[in-house]
Amino acid sequence: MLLRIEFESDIPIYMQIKNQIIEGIALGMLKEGDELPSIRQLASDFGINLHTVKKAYDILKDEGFLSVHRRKGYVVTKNASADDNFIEELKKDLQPILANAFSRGMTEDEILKICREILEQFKNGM
Amino acid sequence: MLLRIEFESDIPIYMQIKNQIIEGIALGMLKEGDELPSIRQLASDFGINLHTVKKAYDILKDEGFLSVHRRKGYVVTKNASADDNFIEELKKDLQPILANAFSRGMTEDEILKICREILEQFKNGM
Amino acid sequence: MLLRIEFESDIPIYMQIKNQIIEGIALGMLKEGDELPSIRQLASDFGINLHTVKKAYDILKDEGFLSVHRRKGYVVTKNASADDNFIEELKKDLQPILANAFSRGMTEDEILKICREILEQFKNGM
Amino acid sequence: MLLRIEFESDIPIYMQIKNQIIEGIALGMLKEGDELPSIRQLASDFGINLHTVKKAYDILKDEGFLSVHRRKGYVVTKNASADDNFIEELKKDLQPILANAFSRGMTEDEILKICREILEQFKNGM
DNA sequence: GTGGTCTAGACCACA
DNA sequence: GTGGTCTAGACCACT
Repeated sequence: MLLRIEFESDIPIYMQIKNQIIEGIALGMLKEGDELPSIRQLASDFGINLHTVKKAYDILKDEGFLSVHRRKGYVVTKNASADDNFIEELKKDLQPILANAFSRGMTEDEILKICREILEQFKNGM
Repeated sequence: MLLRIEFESDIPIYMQIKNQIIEGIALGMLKEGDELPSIRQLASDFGINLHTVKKAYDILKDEGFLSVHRRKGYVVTKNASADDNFIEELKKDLQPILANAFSRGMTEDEILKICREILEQFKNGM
Repeated sequence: MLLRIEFESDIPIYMQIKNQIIEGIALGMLKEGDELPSIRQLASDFGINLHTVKKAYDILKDEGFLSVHRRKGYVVTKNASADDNFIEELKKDLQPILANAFSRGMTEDEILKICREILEQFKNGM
Repeated sequence: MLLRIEFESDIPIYMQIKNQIIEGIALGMLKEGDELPSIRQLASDFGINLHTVKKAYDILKDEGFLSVHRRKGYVVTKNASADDNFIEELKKDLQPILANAFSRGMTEDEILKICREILEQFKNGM
């Protein structure tokens, strides 16, 4: 599981970490029980602040993707579920993105094809 | 075309305006040539600052959704196209969102169904 | 001599008129002594304000490209010369434009080729 | 890298900053990776408002000359390319300027000489 | 009336 | 410390 941080992205670093860990889980590269690098480890690897890593980990813990073991540190747990709340958020997140694509002339099929391609990656990783 | 601003949202106001105008275009509520409310008009309608509105309008202008007519003010112009750059951005935007949904146990079909529902709205508006 | 006004350009209309008349002279489409359409005529043709046209004409008069005849209205006169002042202005105008092209990786030859193409038009028109 | 702002100029301050930074890149005084003074720093140095500086920086970011590093602030990144769009803009920008010079009696050679002189500066800076 | 620019301040998120 | 957002106001250019 390799993280790639883009310091010149407009996405905050903690969010990049969070996103990539979730993607790692989706891709099957991170499985239930896997231990994550320690906060210190990851922070020093990338030359970033401890707080930044901790923030990412804590959010993932709150969402149910990670839990803290006294010894192992942060480990993957798949407690996150797609409840109604999440579905609602999902729609809100997708709406402007899909609207943008559609307004630029992409057809429903073209857009769905891209979604499918992304999801295919995840299915193959399982 | 009605805008709704959520002041408690963590999405910046200018971004909410931007997104809703793009959605308006996607939904067919805003058509090429339509004049938007003037910066000051919209700002005063919502009790927000004119710079906030201008920022939203200017981004849309840069992206090709709006242009500034010297008499009419900002008008809808669909110059935005889905070039390779945009497709790349689109994938980057969708990736973490879809990964999140998938990691929470949603199936490909469930996720695509939601995408399809959103896109259906847009197709009906045309 | 055909004028084309772009209401959605960020160049003021009076400036567009001014520029196109100068280009008309450069291209040989407007020759010394030619009468321009009256202010009223041109304004009504394009549905623009009298002041806008007058402003363009007056600037051209100040710069020596036009003069006013009691009967004929504005006529082309080539009194404008390239004095040191103008050369200085010319350099100041060109500097940022050429810097931009160069910074984007265009070579000297590529840039000069474009300049030459534009100037060629003018020479052919004489 | 020294900036000079002319407060009496009719060129907007943000545009002067933008142009001079591009010229700095063209002249080789600003190289890829160089950090620019912070928005607030530059603003206070010149006694201007931070929004004015930010506007200049943001335009340069949009055009690909700068990017925002989450620690270093704005840094030079030469992502700006001379695509067809830019070439088109370039011609539109040059056309009226060269027409003006030509209409004032300057010859093709005289005009090209000035262009060449400007470009020579840039080549030497590399 | 429209948008364009600029100022002087504020508060926040991020690292 | 950095940039990001937002406010409240001003003056100007253009039409």
